[in-house]
Amino acid sequence: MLELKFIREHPDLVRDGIRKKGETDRVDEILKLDVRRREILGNAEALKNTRNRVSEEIGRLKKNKQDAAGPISEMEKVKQSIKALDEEFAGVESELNSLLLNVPNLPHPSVPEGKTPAENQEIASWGDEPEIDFEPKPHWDLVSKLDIIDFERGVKITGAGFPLYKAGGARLQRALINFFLDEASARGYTEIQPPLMVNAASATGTGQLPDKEDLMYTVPKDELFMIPTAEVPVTNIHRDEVLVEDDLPLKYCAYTPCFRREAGSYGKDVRGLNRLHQFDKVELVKIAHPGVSYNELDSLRGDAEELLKKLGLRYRVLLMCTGDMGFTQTKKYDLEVWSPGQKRWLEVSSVSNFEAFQARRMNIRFKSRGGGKPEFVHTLNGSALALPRIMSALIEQYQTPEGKVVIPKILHRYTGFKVIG
RNA sequence: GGAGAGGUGGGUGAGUGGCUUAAACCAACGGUUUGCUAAACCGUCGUAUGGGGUCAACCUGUACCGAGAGUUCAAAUCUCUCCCUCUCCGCCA
Repeated sequence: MLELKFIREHPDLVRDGIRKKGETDRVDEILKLDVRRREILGNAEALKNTRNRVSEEIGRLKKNKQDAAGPISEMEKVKQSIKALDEEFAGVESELNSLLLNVPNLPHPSVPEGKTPAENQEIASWGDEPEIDFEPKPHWDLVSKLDIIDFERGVKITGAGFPLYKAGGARLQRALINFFLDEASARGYTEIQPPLMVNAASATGTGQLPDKEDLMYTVPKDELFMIPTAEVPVTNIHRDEVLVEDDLPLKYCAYTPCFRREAGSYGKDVRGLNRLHQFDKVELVKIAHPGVSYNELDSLRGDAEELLKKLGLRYRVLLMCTGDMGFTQTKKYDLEVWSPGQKRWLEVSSVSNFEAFQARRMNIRFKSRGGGKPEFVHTLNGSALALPRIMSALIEQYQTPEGKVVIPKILHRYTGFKVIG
C-alpha cells in the first residue's frame, strides 16, 4: 500500500499511476476522508489533553485530601464526548484503510505504458529455434506414451489440474528442483523450507488479501490459506522486524508446491502441464536496500536466466507494460521459454520489484548504520523457475523421433539417467 | 485436547490505579582519551501520527506495554474475551 501522506502530497502522481495500471481511481474519496480524519483527530486529541491535565490535578487534590468532586463530574462529560469522537474516528479510519489497500503500486518510470499483453516489450532473447527435423509432438502426447505423467489418475484422485508424476517424470522433476536449488545456493541465496499454509496476516502482507482471496485455496476451519507461491511465506519471514542495514540484501530461495484456484481458463491454455492447480516452483526472494533495488531486480532476473541457458532452452525476456503488470509491482519482467511442440512461448518466471509496497504492509524496516529513523526495505522476487512449463519445454525440445526424451547433460548427475524411454 | 506460568522498546528485564515524560542494563550511534586495538569515561538513543515552525536536525499535542472490549476523573497495572509462547500431561508421524 502507498502511504497516506504520499497520496496527500502527490495526488496527481498517484492518479497517473492508477490510470496507467488501469485501476479504479478513488483518490478524491481518499483525500476527502483524510481531511475528515484529521479534523476528528484534532478535536479528540484536544479533549484528551484536557482529560490528562485534569486527571492529574484530581490526583493532586486527592493526595492533599482536598475536594475533587467538581473536576470529576466535569470530566464525566468530557469522557462521553471523547467516546463519541473515537467511534467516529474508527469508522472513518477503517473506511480509509480499505480504500488504501485497494490503491495499486505505482509503475516505475522505465515501464512502458500499455493496456494489454500486446504492449509488453521484448527486451532480450537467447537461443535459436531448435532444429528438429521431424514434426515435434506436444508434451502431453509424449508423457502419456512414456507413462511418466498421469493426468487421468490425477483427476480421479483429486480433480483436473492435479497431475501425477511417475517414474522418470517424477525423477526428472526432482532433478530439476535440486538443480535449481543448488544453483541458487551457489549464488548466495539461503535455502528455506517454509510452511505451505499461511495465516491471513501473511497473505495480506504480500498482497493476496483482501481482494485476491479467490485465487487461493482456503482451510476455513483453521483460517489458513494454501500458499499460491513461496513468495508469501518467505517474504513474511521478516514481517514486523527491524533489520540491520549491513545484512542487506537478504537473499532466500525456496522450493514449494504452489496451489492456485485459477478460475476461468480454457482450451489449449490449460492443456497438459500449461496451467495447473498444484505445481512446483523454486522461488527467489530478496529484501533489499531501497537505493539498490533496481540493480537487485536485474541481477535477480540474471539468476533466473542463467538456469535457462544451462538447460539450453530458448527463451525471451519481456518487460511488462503498466496495464499487464499487476497490482503490487512497480516493474516486472517475464521470462518465457519456447515450446517447440506447441509452437508458443510459455511463461516460466516472473521477476518483480515491489519497492516498499509489501514492506509497508508487512512493516519490514531497516536501521541504517549512522543511526536515524528506520526505513522501509524494498522486496523483490522471481521464479527460478516454475517446474511444469520447464518440464514441458524440456521434454518437447529434447524429444527424439521415436518419442524418447534425451536429458541435458547438466542434469545427468541429478537424474542418474540420460534418456527417458 | 487438559493443567499451570507468562507476553513490557532493537535485545535482556523492573514496574499491582495518580512525580512513569516507561527504571536499569546490553546493543547501536556521537565524542574524549589512545602509537594501534581494547578498555574506561561523557553524551545521544522507541514507534506512529496531528499541529506549529527559520520545513530532514526545533517546539508541542495524542496514541501505543500481545489483540480487542470494559470499569474509572485517571489503566502497563483491575475485569472479560481472544491470540500466542513456555512447562507438564494426553494424543501422534
